[in-house]
Amino acid sequence: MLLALSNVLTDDQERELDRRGLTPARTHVLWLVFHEGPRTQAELAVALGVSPRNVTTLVDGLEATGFARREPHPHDRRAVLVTLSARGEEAMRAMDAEHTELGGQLVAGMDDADVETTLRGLRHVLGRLTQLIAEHEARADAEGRT
Amino acid sequence: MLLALSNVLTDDQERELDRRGLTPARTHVLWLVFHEGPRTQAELAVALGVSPRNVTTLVDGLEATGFARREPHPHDRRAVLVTLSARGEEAMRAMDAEHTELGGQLVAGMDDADVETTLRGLRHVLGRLTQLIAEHEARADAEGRT
DNA sequence: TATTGTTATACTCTATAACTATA
DNA sequence: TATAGTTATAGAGTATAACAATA
Repeated sequence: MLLALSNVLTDDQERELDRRGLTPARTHVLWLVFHEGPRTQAELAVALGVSPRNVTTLVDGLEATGFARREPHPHDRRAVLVTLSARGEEAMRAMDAEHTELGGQLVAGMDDADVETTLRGLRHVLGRLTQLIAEHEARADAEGRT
Repeated sequence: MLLALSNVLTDDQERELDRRGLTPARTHVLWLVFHEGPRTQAELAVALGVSPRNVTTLVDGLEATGFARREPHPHDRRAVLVTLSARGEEAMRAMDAEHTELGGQLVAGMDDADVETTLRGLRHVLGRLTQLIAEHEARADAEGRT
């Protein structure tokens, strides 16, 4: 239907992440664990929408660069819990702070009423988009079953 | 600064593109040629923000699946012009029509004044974002030169 | 000397399939 | 039998470096 909206990072920002060993996909893992707490790899696979095999590689990378650790699951000896290291926590706190600052800068110069209306409009459009995608997938599902 | 906003395509839509041999990156090439006319690979590399080497592979794929052709450049025997085939034209016209339809569906149910304010807010935010990125890159450039 | 596009090579992100250890 | 994670393999997208043909 559409072109991919590739990426919100500037080249400089990508280079900066690379320099620290933090690729976009690994950053996404870190982000999830930071905001939702330690998770098993199977849970991360579902949350990221990727295969469990893929999570293995991503967590390997995060361990090698010291951003995360694998810890034994307390009740299930098959599973591991992906946990942030001090370095990983620090990186995610910095990223959170940048997001907050960016949000403020983006609406600088708009009056409160306009910010409010814009957000309301955006929520409406996102709601419609979600609905349209759900309808599309239901249709595709029904056709697949026929 | 942020997580990549990976992708606007649903899984179904990606599968549909794959089925026809149209991957996201190849679609982006097609899209550019459709909207801006035949281009050399060097020009496409700049427009896409990728390396010339990468464009070689993408155009190879588009030729193999019959969406585009390489044609000799009229004034420069080193260069080729990437041109859409009839199949490529058709695919891009269909995509354009879907975009137009989607745009209408997204604002369905909003009154005209709200659509207008939302768009104005979005333009403001995009302008600020562009400005902030430019400032960031100018700073990074200045530091790199020091 | 600079530019266009290619061959050679490598890394990230993704997938499926087969396997091991555990539940 | 089902689940968690791994090894094996493959394909798309990206990069740099070296090279040929042409400007």
